[in-house]
Amino acid sequence: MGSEPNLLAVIQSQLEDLNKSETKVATAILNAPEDTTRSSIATLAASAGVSEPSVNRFCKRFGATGFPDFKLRLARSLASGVRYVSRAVDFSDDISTYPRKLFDNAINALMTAREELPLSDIERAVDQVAQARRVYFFGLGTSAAVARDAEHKFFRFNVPVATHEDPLMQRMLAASGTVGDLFFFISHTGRTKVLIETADIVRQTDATVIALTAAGSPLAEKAHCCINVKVEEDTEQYLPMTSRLVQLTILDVLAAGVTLRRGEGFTPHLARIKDSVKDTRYPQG
Amino acid sequence: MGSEPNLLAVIQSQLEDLNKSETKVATAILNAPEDTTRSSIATLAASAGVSEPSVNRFCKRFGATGFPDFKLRLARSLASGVRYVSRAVDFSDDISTYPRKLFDNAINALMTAREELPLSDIERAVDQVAQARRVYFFGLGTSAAVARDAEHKFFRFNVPVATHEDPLMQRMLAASGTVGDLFFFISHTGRTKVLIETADIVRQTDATVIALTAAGSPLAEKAHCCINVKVEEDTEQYLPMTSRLVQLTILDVLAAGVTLRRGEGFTPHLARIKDSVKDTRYPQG
DNA sequence: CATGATTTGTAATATTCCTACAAACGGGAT
DNA sequence: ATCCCGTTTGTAGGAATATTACAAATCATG
Repeated sequence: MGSEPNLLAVIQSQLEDLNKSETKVATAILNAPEDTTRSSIATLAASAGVSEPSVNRFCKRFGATGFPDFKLRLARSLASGVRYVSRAVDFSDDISTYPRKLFDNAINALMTAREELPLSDIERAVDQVAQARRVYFFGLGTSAAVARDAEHKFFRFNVPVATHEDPLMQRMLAASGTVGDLFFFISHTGRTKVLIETADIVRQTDATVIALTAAGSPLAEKAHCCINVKVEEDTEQYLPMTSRLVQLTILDVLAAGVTLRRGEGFTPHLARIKDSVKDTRYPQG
Repeated sequence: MGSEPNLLAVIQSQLEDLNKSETKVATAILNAPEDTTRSSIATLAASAGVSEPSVNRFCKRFGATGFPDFKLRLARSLASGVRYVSRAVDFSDDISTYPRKLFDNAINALMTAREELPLSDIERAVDQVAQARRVYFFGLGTSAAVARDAEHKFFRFNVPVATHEDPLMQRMLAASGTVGDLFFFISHTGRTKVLIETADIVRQTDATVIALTAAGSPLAEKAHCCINVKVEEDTEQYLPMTSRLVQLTILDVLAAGVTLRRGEGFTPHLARIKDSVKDTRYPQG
């Protein structure tokens, strides 16, 4: 279920390469995309000042089987939340534009990830976590916060969980790994040297390595099981934002998976943990 | 831009009140919503085992002007992220369903938040952070990880930033606040007693309190400026997942806002920070 | 079991869309 | 300039699709 790129964006980008009547159709659509989804081919042809077959040819040029199919795709693109192409925030943005852009990006990333979830890898990871005797979450920089979040989630499963931001601690613990120990590496790039070295150290033991990172990265190579996060993000220029959201959500998925694996009899245990913090809060008014 | 209710959800909810052939049509659609958007009225009628006018009547019953319009609405609903009605993961779920559900929830939360962004509060918060002499991010539990993430983001702006998970440290620092100090509280519920007490302590000083929390909560009351996160989430039963994603994204927005406030001349500074970690990574292959 | 209201299907009509073909256009060679 | 050929565009007829009007069937109710 490959998530198609935004149709409006595609039209926009190919605007140069279109011939006269196709350009007319394109601008008519870009000017009133919502209306287009509601109008007939005749209406659109009229408002663009071309003939019906021209509109039809235009639709086929963009991968649709015909006009109705095109309208459908257009409706999907419009509904999928993210409006036009421009995604990066720049200095011409103001309060009315940049918050939306950032949310658009976040939503986009999650939607893309949703369409390409590596289910079998996830399932294997759930197995591993559910069976582990001990779990370490290792990340550095931004990913350290993600690791911390994972710790908060997974300690509930009656498995000793630990997070360490200190690379030296990470290395020493890595070296101490044995059968049943699970080392869970989190990294956006999958290229952080010290983390990869640590993964290497684990591999010399009988412990297991799981990586939540970019596909094909050096870190991914080291893992027994790698959950690929493929997020197109210009990390060189900006901070990794959306990939972190995807990572967190995948960790949610893993936690849910383990809960399901534990079975219904496990819920009282989870409830007890919840209850334990109840008194720290003012009751809901 | 009023987001219409999800069409599939509406159909699902009215399933009881439908007559025989309408029920047939409804189930046919619910079983294969994607296919429905691609099929003709004749195809759908056949697969539902009813006549074409029955399908047409069904469409009109749900507010569409006819079958094509109905398909369009359906396509929009499908694209707009959330699939079915039931959102909570339960023990009947398996690998093919629960990951998607969780992603749906996450996307949904971000889309909802996007539509109700408290822009003026965000702007005020950006002002405060940009001008602060010192910024503390305080959160507990899951929100501690969010606070940690915020720290990673905001230290780049040449403002001393600190996070503390220890409530005692938080209290002592709160008491030491003076003009120019900014205490940024992050909490899902806004009802955590110790955090609220700490906010109280800050209010007795000349420092500023910003809260990223639920609207109308006790913590929100204490803040000079509160950014409301309104996420419908059953925190009693499940862990807060989606609210955390919204919080993180809002922090991204704030960081972007401060960057814009700093102006273009500030980018070299940000670039230097980026460059500093370059050597810790293997180059992109 | 008769009656009226509701539901459903049939068939004709109306709308929308697509295809084949022909006309117009535009660039390059003579 | 003008002829030719490839491309683009439009016209008109036909195919597919959807809608409407009406009649048959079903169902509940007295």
